Amino acid sequence: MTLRALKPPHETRTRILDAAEELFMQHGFEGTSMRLLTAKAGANLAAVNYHFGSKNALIEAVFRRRLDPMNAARIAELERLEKDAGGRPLTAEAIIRAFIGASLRMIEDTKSGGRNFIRLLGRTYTDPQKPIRALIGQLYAPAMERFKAAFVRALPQMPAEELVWRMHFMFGTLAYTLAATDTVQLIAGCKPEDRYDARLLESRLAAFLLAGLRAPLHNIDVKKAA
Amino acid sequence: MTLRALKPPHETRTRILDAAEELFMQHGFEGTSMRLLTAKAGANLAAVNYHFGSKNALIEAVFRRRLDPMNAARIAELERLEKDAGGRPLTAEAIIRAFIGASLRMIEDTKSGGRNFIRLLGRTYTDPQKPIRALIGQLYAPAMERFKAAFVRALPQMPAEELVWRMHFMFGTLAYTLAATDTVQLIAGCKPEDRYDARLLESRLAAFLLAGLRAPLHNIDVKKAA
DNA sequence: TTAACATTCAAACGTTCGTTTGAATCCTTA
DNA sequence: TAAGGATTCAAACGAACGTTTGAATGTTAA
Repeated sequence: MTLRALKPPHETRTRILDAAEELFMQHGFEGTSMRLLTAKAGANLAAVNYHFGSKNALIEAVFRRRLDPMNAARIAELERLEKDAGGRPLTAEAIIRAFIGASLRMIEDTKSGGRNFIRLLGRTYTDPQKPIRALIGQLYAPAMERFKAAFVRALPQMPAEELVWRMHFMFGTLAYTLAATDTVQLIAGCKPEDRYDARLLESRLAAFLLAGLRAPLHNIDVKKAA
Repeated sequence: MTLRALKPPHETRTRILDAAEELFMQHGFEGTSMRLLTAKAGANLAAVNYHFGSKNALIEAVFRRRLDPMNAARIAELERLEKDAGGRPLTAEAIIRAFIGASLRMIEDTKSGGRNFIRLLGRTYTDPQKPIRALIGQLYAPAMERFKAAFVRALPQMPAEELVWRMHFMFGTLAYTLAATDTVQLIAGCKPEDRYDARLLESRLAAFLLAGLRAPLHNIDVKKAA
Protein backbone atom coordinates (compact mmCIF):
# COMPACT_ATOMS: atom_id res chain seq x y z
CA MET A 1 0.00 0.00 0.00
CA THR A 2 2.96 2.30 0.45
CA LEU A 3 4.60 4.30 -2.28
CA ARG A 4 8.02 3.95 -0.72
CA ALA A 5 9.05 1.18 -3.09
CA LEU A 6 8.90 3.66 -5.94
CA LYS A 7 10.87 6.35 -4.17
CA PRO A 8 14.61 6.32 -3.71
CA PRO A 9 15.34 6.02 -0.01
CA HIS A 10 16.98 8.85 1.91
CA GLU A 11 15.95 11.39 -0.65
CA THR A 12 12.89 12.83 0.97
CA ARG A 13 14.90 15.95 1.74
CA THR A 14 15.75 16.39 -1.93
CA ARG A 15 12.19 15.81 -3.10
CA ILE A 16 10.98 18.39 -0.59
CA LEU A 17 13.56 20.92 -1.76
CA ASP A 18 12.58 20.36 -5.39
CA ALA A 19 8.89 20.73 -4.66
CA ALA A 20 9.51 23.82 -2.54
CA GLU A 21 11.54 25.44 -5.29
CA GLU A 22 8.76 25.03 -7.81
CA LEU A 23 5.89 25.94 -5.51
CA PHE A 24 7.65 28.95 -3.96
CA MET A 25 8.20 30.19 -7.50
CA GLN A 26 4.57 29.62 -8.49
CA HIS A 27 2.80 30.86 -5.39
CA GLY A 28 5.35 32.62 -3.19
CA PHE A 29 6.42 31.61 0.30
CA GLU A 30 3.25 32.50 2.15
CA GLY A 31 1.10 31.26 -0.69
CA THR A 32 2.59 27.79 -0.47
CA SER A 33 1.14 25.63 2.30
CA MET A 34 2.99 22.75 3.88
CA ARG A 35 0.16 20.47 2.91
CA LEU A 36 0.42 21.31 -0.78
CA LEU A 37 4.20 21.17 -0.62
CA THR A 38 4.49 17.79 1.06
CA ALA A 39 1.81 16.35 -1.19
CA LYS A 40 3.76 17.41 -4.28
CA ALA A 41 6.94 15.98 -2.79
CA GLY A 42 5.22 12.69 -2.00
CA ALA A 43 6.04 13.08 1.65
CA ASN A 44 4.10 13.22 4.88
CA LEU A 45 2.93 16.57 6.22
CA ALA A 46 5.31 16.28 9.16
CA ALA A 47 8.34 15.59 6.97
CA VAL A 48 9.33 19.23 6.56
CA ASN A 49 9.47 19.84 10.28
CA TYR A 50 11.32 16.59 10.82
CA HIS A 51 13.99 17.20 8.17
CA PHE A 52 14.33 20.98 8.27
CA GLY A 53 12.80 22.10 11.55
CA SER A 54 10.36 24.67 10.23
CA LYS A 55 9.03 26.27 7.09
CA ASN A 56 11.45 29.19 7.42
CA ALA A 57 14.38 26.81 7.75
CA LEU A 58 13.20 25.10 4.55
CA ILE A 59 13.17 28.42 2.73
CA GLU A 60 16.73 29.03 3.83
CA ALA A 61 17.78 25.55 2.72
CA VAL A 62 16.24 26.10 -0.71
CA PHE A 63 18.45 29.13 -1.27
CA ARG A 64 21.60 27.67 0.25
CA ARG A 65 21.44 24.60 -1.96
CA ARG A 66 21.68 26.64 -5.15
CA LEU A 67 23.27 29.95 -4.20
CA ASP A 68 26.39 28.62 -2.51
CA PRO A 69 27.58 26.64 -5.55
CA MET A 70 26.48 29.41 -7.92
CA ASN A 71 28.50 32.10 -6.18
CA ALA A 72 31.43 29.72 -5.75
CA ALA A 73 31.35 29.19 -9.52
CA ARG A 74 31.30 32.97 -10.04
CA ILE A 75 34.36 33.46 -7.87
CA ALA A 76 36.16 30.54 -9.49
CA GLU A 77 35.48 31.96 -12.94
CA LEU A 78 36.74 35.37 -11.85
CA GLU A 79 39.91 33.88 -10.43
CA ARG A 80 40.47 31.89 -13.59
CA LEU A 81 40.17 35.06 -15.66
CA GLU A 82 42.53 36.94 -13.37
CA LYS A 83 45.07 34.13 -13.52
CA ASP A 84 44.94 34.06 -17.34
CA ALA A 85 45.38 37.83 -17.46
CA GLY A 86 48.61 37.78 -15.51
CA GLY A 87 48.80 41.03 -13.58
CA ARG A 88 46.69 43.06 -16.01
CA PRO A 89 43.18 44.20 -15.03
CA LEU A 90 40.28 42.43 -16.70
CA THR A 91 37.93 44.06 -19.15
CA ALA A 92 34.60 45.22 -17.73
CA GLU A 93 32.83 42.99 -20.21
CA ALA A 94 34.63 39.88 -19.01
CA ILE A 95 33.70 40.66 -15.41
CA ILE A 96 30.08 41.25 -16.34
CA ARG A 97 29.85 37.99 -18.26
CA ALA A 98 31.44 36.07 -15.41
CA PHE A 99 28.78 37.40 -13.09
CA ILE A 100 25.65 37.04 -15.20
CA GLY A 101 26.69 33.83 -16.97
CA ALA A 102 26.33 31.69 -13.85
CA SER A 103 22.71 32.64 -13.36
CA LEU A 104 21.66 32.81 -17.00
CA ARG A 105 22.88 29.31 -17.70
CA MET A 106 20.45 28.01 -15.09
CA ILE A 107 17.53 29.26 -17.18
CA GLU A 108 18.11 26.38 -19.55
CA ASP A 109 18.13 23.85 -16.73
CA THR A 110 14.52 22.69 -16.82
CA LYS A 111 15.25 19.10 -15.81
CA SER A 112 16.62 19.66 -12.32
CA GLY A 113 14.54 22.75 -11.68
CA GLY A 114 17.23 25.38 -12.14
CA ARG A 115 14.87 27.60 -14.07
CA ASN A 116 12.37 27.51 -11.24
CA PHE A 117 15.02 28.55 -8.80
CA ILE A 118 16.38 31.35 -10.91
CA ARG A 119 12.97 32.95 -11.26
CA LEU A 120 12.38 32.58 -7.56
CA LEU A 121 15.76 34.12 -6.85
CA GLY A 122 15.19 37.10 -9.11
CA ARG A 123 12.03 37.95 -7.24
CA THR A 124 13.38 37.38 -3.75
CA TYR A 125 15.89 40.24 -3.89
CA THR A 126 12.93 42.49 -3.18
CA ASP A 127 10.99 40.16 -0.89
CA PRO A 128 8.94 41.97 1.76
CA GLN A 129 10.43 39.89 4.58
CA LYS A 130 13.61 41.42 5.86
CA PRO A 131 15.16 38.16 7.17
CA ILE A 132 14.84 36.65 3.71
CA ARG A 133 16.50 39.63 2.02
CA ALA A 134 19.20 39.51 4.69
CA LEU A 135 19.83 35.84 3.93
CA ILE A 136 20.22 36.55 0.22
CA GLY A 137 22.55 39.44 0.96
CA GLN A 138 24.64 37.27 3.25
CA LEU A 139 24.93 34.46 0.70
CA TYR A 140 25.97 36.96 -1.97
CA ALA A 141 28.42 38.95 0.15
CA PRO A 142 31.67 37.09 -0.64
CA ALA A 143 31.10 37.11 -4.41
CA MET A 144 29.92 40.72 -4.31
CA GLU A 145 33.12 41.87 -2.66
CA ARG A 146 35.29 40.09 -5.19
CA PHE A 147 33.42 41.47 -8.17
CA LYS A 148 33.39 44.99 -6.84
CA ALA A 149 37.16 44.85 -6.43
CA ALA A 150 37.50 43.55 -9.98
CA PHE A 151 35.40 46.43 -11.34
CA VAL A 152 37.45 48.96 -9.41
CA ARG A 153 40.60 47.62 -11.06
CA ALA A 154 38.96 47.51 -14.47
CA LEU A 155 37.65 51.08 -14.23
CA PRO A 156 40.19 53.02 -12.17
CA GLN A 157 38.92 56.35 -13.44
CA MET A 158 35.38 55.85 -12.10
CA PRO A 159 34.43 57.47 -8.78
CA ALA A 160 33.73 54.81 -6.15
CA GLU A 161 30.30 56.15 -5.36
CA GLU A 162 29.30 56.13 -9.00
CA LEU A 163 30.52 52.57 -9.44
CA VAL A 164 28.37 51.41 -6.54
CA TRP A 165 25.29 52.92 -8.14
CA ARG A 166 26.01 51.37 -11.50
CA MET A 167 26.61 47.97 -9.97
CA HIS A 168 23.29 48.46 -8.24
CA PHE A 169 21.60 49.20 -11.56
CA MET A 170 23.31 46.26 -13.24
CA PHE A 171 22.26 43.95 -10.50
CA GLY A 172 18.70 45.16 -10.75
CA THR A 173 18.54 44.58 -14.46
CA LEU A 174 19.77 41.02 -13.98
CA ALA A 175 17.36 40.36 -11.13
CA TYR A 176 14.37 41.57 -13.10
CA THR A 177 15.45 39.69 -16.21
CA LEU A 178 15.66 36.48 -14.21
CA ALA A 179 12.38 37.04 -12.39
CA ALA A 180 10.49 37.97 -15.53
CA THR A 181 11.44 34.86 -17.46
CA ASP A 182 8.26 32.98 -18.29
CA THR A 183 6.05 35.72 -16.92
CA VAL A 184 3.73 38.07 -18.67
CA GLN A 185 5.83 40.63 -20.46
CA LEU A 186 4.96 44.28 -20.19
CA ILE A 187 6.28 44.90 -23.66
CA ALA A 188 4.87 42.66 -26.31
CA GLY A 189 6.97 41.68 -29.26
CA CYS A 190 9.88 39.46 -28.31
CA LYS A 191 9.94 35.90 -29.57
CA PRO A 192 9.08 33.62 -26.68
CA GLU A 193 11.72 31.05 -27.61
CA ASP A 194 14.46 33.68 -27.26
CA ARG A 195 13.68 34.04 -23.60
CA TYR A 196 15.19 30.64 -22.90
CA ASP A 197 18.28 30.92 -25.08
CA ALA A 198 20.91 31.61 -22.43
CA ARG A 199 23.71 32.41 -24.88
CA LEU A 200 21.61 34.94 -26.77
CA LEU A 201 20.28 36.47 -23.58
CA GLU A 202 23.77 36.73 -22.12
CA SER A 203 25.01 38.62 -25.16
CA ARG A 204 22.05 40.97 -25.16
CA LEU A 205 22.25 41.62 -21.46
CA ALA A 206 26.04 41.98 -21.44
CA ALA A 207 25.90 44.58 -24.20
CA PHE A 208 23.28 46.56 -22.31
CA LEU A 209 25.04 46.38 -18.96
CA LEU A 210 28.48 47.13 -20.34
CA ALA A 211 27.24 50.28 -22.03
CA GLY A 212 25.40 51.36 -18.90
CA LEU A 213 28.40 50.73 -16.69
CA ARG A 214 30.62 52.84 -18.93
CA ALA A 215 28.11 55.61 -19.54
CA PRO A 216 29.57 59.13 -19.49
CA LEU A 217 29.29 60.85 -16.12
CA HIS A 218 26.63 63.51 -15.98
CA ASN A 219 27.28 67.05 -14.83
CA ILE A 220 24.99 66.66 -11.85
CA ASP A 221 27.41 64.15 -10.42
CA VAL A 222 30.29 66.56 -10.87
CA LYS A 223 28.34 69.26 -9.12
CA LYS A 224 27.66 66.86 -6.30
CA ALA A 225 31.32 65.94 -5.93
CA ALA A 226 32.26 69.62 -5.63
CA MET B 1 -17.03 56.70 23.26
CA THR B 2 -16.57 56.67 19.50
CA LEU B 3 -13.50 57.88 17.61
CA ARG B 4 -15.57 59.13 14.75
CA ALA B 5 -15.41 62.74 15.91
CA LEU B 6 -11.65 62.72 15.30
CA LYS B 7 -11.83 61.20 11.84
CA PRO B 8 -12.91 63.05 8.72
CA PRO B 9 -16.22 61.62 7.59
CA HIS B 10 -16.53 59.67 4.36
CA GLU B 11 -12.83 58.98 4.25
CA THR B 12 -12.69 55.49 5.58
CA ARG B 13 -11.96 54.30 2.05
CA THR B 14 -8.94 56.59 1.85
CA ARG B 15 -7.62 55.60 5.25
CA ILE B 16 -7.91 51.95 4.28
CA LEU B 17 -6.09 52.55 1.00
CA ASP B 18 -3.29 54.40 2.81
CA ALA B 19 -2.91 51.69 5.43
CA ALA B 20 -2.99 48.98 2.76
CA GLU B 21 -0.31 50.71 0.74
CA GLU B 22 2.06 50.82 3.69
CA LEU B 23 1.34 47.35 5.03
CA PHE B 24 1.42 45.67 1.63
CA MET B 25 4.83 47.24 1.15
CA GLN B 26 6.05 46.11 4.56
CA HIS B 27 4.65 42.59 4.69
CA GLY B 28 3.35 41.71 1.25
CA PHE B 29 -0.23 40.94 0.27
CA GLU B 30 -0.56 37.57 1.96
CA GLY B 31 1.47 38.72 4.94
CA THR B 32 -0.99 41.53 5.66
CA SER B 33 -4.12 40.43 7.51
CA MET B 34 -7.38 42.29 7.36
CA ARG B 35 -7.28 42.64 11.12
CA LEU B 36 -3.94 44.38 11.15
CA LEU B 37 -4.92 46.49 8.16
CA THR B 38 -8.23 47.72 9.50
CA ALA B 39 -6.68 48.38 12.91
CA LYS B 40 -4.03 50.60 11.32
CA ALA B 41 -6.69 52.39 9.30
CA GLY B 42 -8.81 52.94 12.41
CA ALA B 43 -11.67 51.09 10.81
CA ASN B 44 -13.77 48.08 11.67
CA LEU B 45 -12.73 44.66 10.44
CA ALA B 46 -15.75 44.49 8.16
CA ALA B 47 -14.99 47.84 6.55
CA VAL B 48 -12.82 46.44 3.76
CA ASN B 49 -15.47 44.03 2.61
CA TYR B 50 -18.10 46.73 2.87
CA HIS B 51 -16.21 49.36 0.88
CA PHE B 52 -14.24 47.23 -1.56
CA GLY B 53 -15.89 43.83 -1.58
CA SER B 54 -12.87 41.67 -0.86
CA LYS B 55 -9.19 41.74 -0.08
CA ASN B 56 -8.32 41.15 -3.74
CA ALA B 57 -10.52 44.04 -4.81
CA LEU B 58 -8.71 46.23 -2.29
CA ILE B 59 -5.35 45.26 -3.79
CA GLU B 60 -6.64 46.25 -7.20
CA ALA B 61 -7.93 49.57 -5.86
CA VAL B 62 -4.56 50.33 -4.29
CA PHE B 63 -2.88 50.08 -7.67
CA ARG B 64 -5.56 51.86 -9.65
CA ARG B 65 -5.51 54.88 -7.36
CA ARG B 66 -1.85 55.60 -8.07
CA LEU B 67 -1.07 53.97 -11.40
CA ASP B 68 -3.82 55.57 -13.47
CA PRO B 69 -2.75 59.16 -12.70
CA MET B 70 0.91 58.23 -12.93
CA ASN B 71 0.63 56.77 -16.40
CA ALA B 72 -1.63 59.59 -17.49
CA ALA B 73 1.08 62.02 -16.40
CA ARG B 74 3.62 60.03 -18.38
CA ILE B 75 1.56 60.23 -21.53
CA ALA B 76 0.82 63.92 -20.98
CA GLU B 77 4.51 64.65 -20.56
CA LEU B 78 5.33 62.71 -23.71
CA GLU B 79 2.69 64.60 -25.68
CA ARG B 80 3.98 67.89 -24.38
CA LEU B 81 7.49 67.01 -25.53
CA GLU B 82 6.23 65.92 -28.93
CA LYS B 83 4.25 69.10 -29.33
CA ASP B 84 7.27 71.24 -28.45
CA ALA B 85 9.41 69.31 -30.91
CA GLY B 86 7.17 70.05 -33.84
CA GLY B 87 7.43 67.14 -36.24
CA ARG B 88 10.95 66.12 -35.23
CA PRO B 89 11.53 62.89 -33.27
CA LEU B 90 12.45 63.27 -29.60
CA THR B 91 15.82 62.36 -28.19
CA ALA B 92 16.02 58.99 -26.46
CA GLU B 93 17.11 60.73 -23.28
CA ALA B 94 14.03 62.92 -23.19
CA ILE B 95 11.78 59.88 -23.60
CA ILE B 96 13.60 57.99 -20.86
CA ARG B 97 13.33 60.91 -18.47
CA ALA B 98 9.65 61.34 -19.19
CA PHE B 99 9.09 57.72 -18.28
CA ILE B 100 11.22 57.35 -15.16
CA GLY B 101 10.60 60.86 -13.82
CA ALA B 102 6.98 60.17 -12.95
CA SER B 103 7.87 57.27 -10.67
CA LEU B 104 11.08 58.65 -9.22
CA ARG B 105 9.42 61.83 -8.08
CA MET B 106 7.11 59.74 -5.92
CA ILE B 107 10.08 58.55 -3.88
CA GLU B 108 10.22 61.96 -2.25
CA ASP B 109 6.54 61.88 -1.39
CA THR B 110 6.69 60.59 2.17
CA LYS B 111 3.71 62.58 3.41
CA SER B 112 0.97 61.03 1.31
CA GLY B 113 2.64 57.64 1.12
CA GLY B 114 3.92 57.83 -2.44
CA ARG B 115 7.21 56.26 -1.43
CA ASN B 116 5.41 53.31 0.06
CA PHE B 117 3.51 52.78 -3.13
CA ILE B 118 6.51 53.09 -5.38
CA ARG B 119 8.41 50.42 -3.50
CA LEU B 120 5.35 48.21 -3.53
CA LEU B 121 4.97 48.76 -7.25
CA GLY B 122 8.58 47.95 -8.04
CA ARG B 123 8.21 44.59 -6.36
CA THR B 124 4.82 43.72 -7.79
CA TYR B 125 6.03 43.50 -11.41
CA THR B 126 7.32 40.07 -10.45
CA ASP B 127 4.59 39.06 -8.02
CA PRO B 128 3.93 35.32 -7.89
CA GLN B 129 0.21 35.81 -8.46
CA LYS B 130 -0.64 35.94 -12.14
CA PRO B 131 -3.83 38.02 -11.77
CA ILE B 132 -1.84 40.73 -10.00
CA ARG B 133 0.82 40.82 -12.69
CA ALA B 134 -1.91 40.91 -15.30
CA LEU B 135 -3.51 43.90 -13.60
CA ILE B 136 -0.22 45.79 -13.58
CA GLY B 137 0.34 44.96 -17.23
CA GLN B 138 -3.14 46.13 -18.12
CA LEU B 139 -2.76 49.42 -16.26
CA TYR B 140 0.56 50.04 -17.99
CA ALA B 141 -0.50 49.03 -21.48
CA PRO B 142 -1.59 52.41 -22.88
CA ALA B 143 1.54 54.23 -21.70
CA MET B 144 3.75 51.38 -22.81
CA GLU B 145 2.42 51.55 -26.34
CA ARG B 146 2.99 55.28 -26.56
CA PHE B 147 6.53 55.10 -25.27
CA LYS B 148 7.45 52.21 -27.51
CA ALA B 149 6.28 54.21 -30.53
CA ALA B 150 8.31 57.19 -29.35
CA PHE B 151 11.45 55.07 -29.04
CA VAL B 152 10.92 53.62 -32.50
CA ARG B 153 10.83 57.12 -33.93
CA ALA B 154 13.84 58.22 -31.88
CA LEU B 155 15.93 55.21 -32.90
CA PRO B 156 14.85 54.31 -36.44
CA GLN B 157 18.01 52.33 -37.07
CA MET B 158 17.41 49.87 -34.23
CA PRO B 159 15.86 46.49 -35.04
CA ALA B 160 12.40 46.18 -33.51
CA GLU B 161 13.23 42.98 -31.67
CA GLU B 162 16.31 44.51 -30.13
CA LEU B 163 14.40 47.57 -29.01
CA VAL B 164 11.88 45.40 -27.19
CA TRP B 165 14.64 43.67 -25.27
CA ARG B 166 16.30 46.90 -24.33
CA MET B 167 13.03 48.40 -23.16
CA HIS B 168 12.61 45.26 -21.13
CA PHE B 169 16.01 45.76 -19.54
CA MET B 170 15.35 49.44 -18.89
CA PHE B 171 12.07 48.65 -17.30
CA GLY B 172 13.69 46.04 -15.09
CA THR B 173 16.36 48.42 -13.91
CA LEU B 174 13.72 50.96 -12.97
CA ALA B 175 11.56 48.37 -11.22
CA TYR B 176 14.44 47.09 -9.13
CA THR B 177 15.64 50.59 -8.32
CA LEU B 178 12.18 51.49 -7.06
CA ALA B 179 11.72 48.28 -5.10
CA ALA B 180 15.15 48.43 -3.50
CA THR B 181 14.77 51.95 -2.12
CA ASP B 182 14.99 51.76 1.65
CA THR B 183 15.90 48.10 1.64
CA VAL B 184 19.09 46.33 2.47
CA GLN B 185 21.53 46.95 -0.33
CA LEU B 186 23.54 44.12 -1.79
CA ILE B 187 26.40 46.47 -2.48
CA ALA B 188 27.54 48.56 0.42
CA GLY B 189 28.91 52.02 -0.12
CA CYS B 190 26.30 54.44 -1.39
CA LYS B 191 25.25 57.30 0.82
CA PRO B 192 21.80 56.53 2.23
CA GLU B 193 20.53 60.07 1.74
CA ASP B 194 21.20 59.87 -1.99
CA ARG B 195 18.62 57.12 -2.30
CA TYR B 196 15.87 59.64 -1.68
CA ASP B 197 17.14 62.46 -3.89
CA ALA B 198 14.89 62.05 -6.89
CA ARG B 199 16.74 64.54 -9.09
CA LEU B 200 20.09 62.91 -8.46
CA LEU B 201 18.69 59.44 -8.90
CA GLU B 202 16.96 60.43 -12.12
CA SER B 203 20.20 61.72 -13.59
CA ARG B 204 22.15 58.66 -12.56
CA LEU B 205 19.52 56.27 -13.81
CA ALA B 206 18.92 58.17 -17.05
CA ALA B 207 22.63 58.13 -17.87
CA PHE B 208 22.77 54.39 -17.27
CA LEU B 209 19.64 53.58 -19.23
CA LEU B 210 20.45 55.87 -22.14
CA ALA B 211 23.84 54.24 -22.60
CA GLY B 212 22.34 50.77 -22.36
CA LEU B 213 19.60 51.60 -24.84
CA ARG B 214 22.13 52.88 -27.37
CA ALA B 215 24.70 50.15 -26.81
CA PRO B 216 26.35 48.83 -29.98
CA LEU B 217 24.67 45.73 -31.40
CA HIS B 218 26.63 42.59 -30.79
CA ASN B 219 27.61 40.16 -33.53
CA ILE B 220 25.43 37.43 -32.10
CA ASP B 221 22.41 39.49 -32.95
CA VAL B 222 23.59 39.94 -36.51
CA LYS B 223 24.10 36.23 -36.84
CA LYS B 224 20.59 35.70 -35.52
CA ALA B 225 19.06 38.11 -37.99
CA ALA B 226 20.71 36.28 -40.90
C1' DT C 1 17.24 -12.24 16.40
C1' DT C 2 17.29 -8.29 18.90
C1' DA C 3 18.20 -3.76 20.32
C1' DA C 4 18.80 1.03 18.86
C1' DC C 5 18.07 4.49 15.85
C1' DA C 6 15.96 6.92 11.76
C1' DT C 7 12.04 7.89 9.32
C1' DT C 8 7.16 7.93 8.21
C1' DC C 9 2.49 8.18 9.40
C1' DA C 10 -2.40 9.66 10.76
C1' DA C 11 -4.37 12.61 13.84
C1' DA C 12 -4.92 16.44 16.42
C1' DC C 13 -3.20 20.86 18.45
C1' DG C 14 -4.22 25.92 18.95
C1' DT C 15 -4.15 29.96 16.06
C1' DT C 16 -5.18 32.90 12.43
C1' DC C 17 -7.26 33.72 8.17
C1' DG C 18 -11.03 36.25 4.92
C1' DT C 19 -15.66 36.76 5.06
C1' DT C 20 -20.53 37.15 6.68
C1' DT C 21 -24.20 38.50 9.70
C1' DG C 22 -27.63 41.39 11.82
C1' DA C 23 -28.13 44.84 14.99
C1' DA C 24 -26.65 49.58 16.23
C1' DT C 25 -25.46 54.08 14.86
C1' DC C 26 -24.72 57.99 11.80
C1' DC C 27 -26.14 61.12 8.23
C1' DT C 28 -29.08 63.06 4.89
C1' DT C 29 -33.53 64.47 3.12
C1' DA C 30 -38.20 65.27 3.46
C1' DT D 1 -39.02 65.20 13.71
C1' DA D 2 -39.45 61.16 11.28
C1' DA D 3 -37.86 58.01 7.66
C1' DG D 4 -34.48 55.70 4.96
C1' DG D 5 -30.22 54.72 3.30
C1' DA D 6 -25.25 54.62 4.41
C1' DT D 7 -21.94 53.18 7.46
C1' DT D 8 -20.02 51.06 11.58
C1' DC D 9 -19.94 47.67 14.99
C1' DA D 10 -19.15 43.24 17.86
C1' DA D 11 -19.51 38.64 17.13
C1' DA D 12 -19.26 34.56 14.89
C1' DC D 13 -18.51 31.47 10.70
C1' DG D 14 -15.96 27.62 8.53
C1' DA D 15 -11.65 26.82 6.51
C1' DA D 16 -6.81 26.69 6.29
C1' DC D 17 -2.54 27.50 8.47
C1' DG D 18 2.28 25.72 10.75
C1' DT D 19 3.46 22.71 14.14
C1' DT D 20 3.41 18.82 17.51
C1' DT D 21 2.52 14.25 19.09
C1' DG D 22 3.12 9.37 19.80
C1' DA D 23 2.59 5.21 17.65
C1' DA D 24 4.00 2.50 13.54
C1' DT D 25 7.36 1.22 10.33
C1' DG D 26 11.83 1.00 8.22
C1' DT D 27 16.85 0.46 8.55
C1' DT D 28 21.31 -0.69 10.62
C1' DA D 29 24.60 -3.12 13.48
C1' DA D 30 25.78 -6.31 17.17
